[in-house]
Amino acid sequence: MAQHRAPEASLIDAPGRAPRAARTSKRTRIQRENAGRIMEAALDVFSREGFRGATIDQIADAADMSKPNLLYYFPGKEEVYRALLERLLETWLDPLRAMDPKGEPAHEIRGYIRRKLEMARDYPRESRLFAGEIMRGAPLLGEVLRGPLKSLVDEKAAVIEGWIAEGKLVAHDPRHLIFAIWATTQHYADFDVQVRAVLDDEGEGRFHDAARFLERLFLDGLVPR
Amino acid sequence: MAQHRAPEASLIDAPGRAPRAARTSKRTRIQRENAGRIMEAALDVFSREGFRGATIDQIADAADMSKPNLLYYFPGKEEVYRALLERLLETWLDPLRAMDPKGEPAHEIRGYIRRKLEMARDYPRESRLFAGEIMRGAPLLGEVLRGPLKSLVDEKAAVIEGWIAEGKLVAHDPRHLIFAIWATTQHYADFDVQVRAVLDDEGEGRFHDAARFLERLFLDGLVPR
DNA sequence: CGTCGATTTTACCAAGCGGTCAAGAACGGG
DNA sequence: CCCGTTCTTGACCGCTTGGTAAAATCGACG
Repeated sequence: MAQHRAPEASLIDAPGRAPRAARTSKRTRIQRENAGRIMEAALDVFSREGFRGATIDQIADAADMSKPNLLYYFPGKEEVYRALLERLLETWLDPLRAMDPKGEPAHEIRGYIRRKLEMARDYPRESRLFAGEIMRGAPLLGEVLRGPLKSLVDEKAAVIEGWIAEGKLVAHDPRHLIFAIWATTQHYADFDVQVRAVLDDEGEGRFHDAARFLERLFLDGLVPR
Repeated sequence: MAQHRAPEASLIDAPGRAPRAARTSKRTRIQRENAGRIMEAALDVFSREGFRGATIDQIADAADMSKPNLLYYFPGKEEVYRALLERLLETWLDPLRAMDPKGEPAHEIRGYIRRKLEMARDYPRESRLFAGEIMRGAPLLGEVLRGPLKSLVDEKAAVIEGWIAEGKLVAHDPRHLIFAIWATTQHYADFDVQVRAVLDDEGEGRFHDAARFLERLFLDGLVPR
């Protein structure tokens, strides 16, 4: 049942695009620097405006660069966006991957929550970029969700079910547990404005409070009595 | 400390716009029908593409209407978006408002979770519209967040703290508890594509499972032992 | 220092965008 | 069935957008 995969295939297949001319894999210093500045600027703009809402001009401005110059490094708007998603995917699932089947369940879950929350604190733009892509219906990430993401969740769900079978955790649907951890942690990145408005928080204290709250919420609910 | 409120003022002040001509408050049947079709179509487009990404042409097409005709009923793109947010706000906070200080804590929290989850199931586009507005930095809803929303959360946080003081609930930061309920329930609307990809769920069964999971997660973590 | 590829910029284009206008079509109360 | 009002439309406008062409400039290496 492998359907049309044409649109998103390159998210897995394509190598990082080099400037038109330099197909020879050698990257100059300037190429690396400028590609980096573009990605940084694009992350800012795409994460705020979404794919359609962002413009090449905005990105070029933010990268302190002329539009044609930007297009010298990337063949088009979509390729910049695609490159961002591709880079994001390299690390996005690491916190879940790091959940160790041989570890102590409560410790592993606490660690997962903490790592996810640190990502929300340190990479809020990446979180919003991902959220925006999903909310659009995941036109580029669809296959990734149904493929690698689902596989990883299935694998970790089995681990959690093992812990439940051992009596180490209260019986819960492990997939919904994973959703709940995703939702609560990413909330602090994606809905940052709302969180800050409610807490009228100036510093980063909310992340510390959130960590304490979430660890207790999940663990007290998960550890058998 | 009431700062600049010009940009978002009309979200509170302005009455629903009538067609240019008909400033006289009487609405004809056609006006009601067409305004409704526009709102419906706009909700579809804005919730998928975000404010900047959506175009009047898309909305007009979806409403089966010419662009100038749409602009006969609304003075511009932003006013359509604004009208949607305004209508949404009328009911968006109802589930939290309905949390009864005199009720049984566990029952009230379970009820709140259930109502929020029902909203995610029945009004996913509204949820995504709201999420998109917040993720952009809430340019139109900023004052609402810092004003009415914060007030309501403060009020209900006090209620929860009362329950804690009575020993009916484990001591938790009530604001983070509210965030957690928002996040976990809205997740099923905003990240619907991802949820369906992971569960490969065809029907609506995931909402039933989510309700069971969330009620147990929160309550087992909240009720003292 | 000269040369050749790498880089940057200026000028440009076609399509898409939000919005206007004036004229025509449909409606509904008398 | 008449006529003022409401509704609808095609043509159009100025600006923005994604993207291109080609010339000008830079810079590293012999």
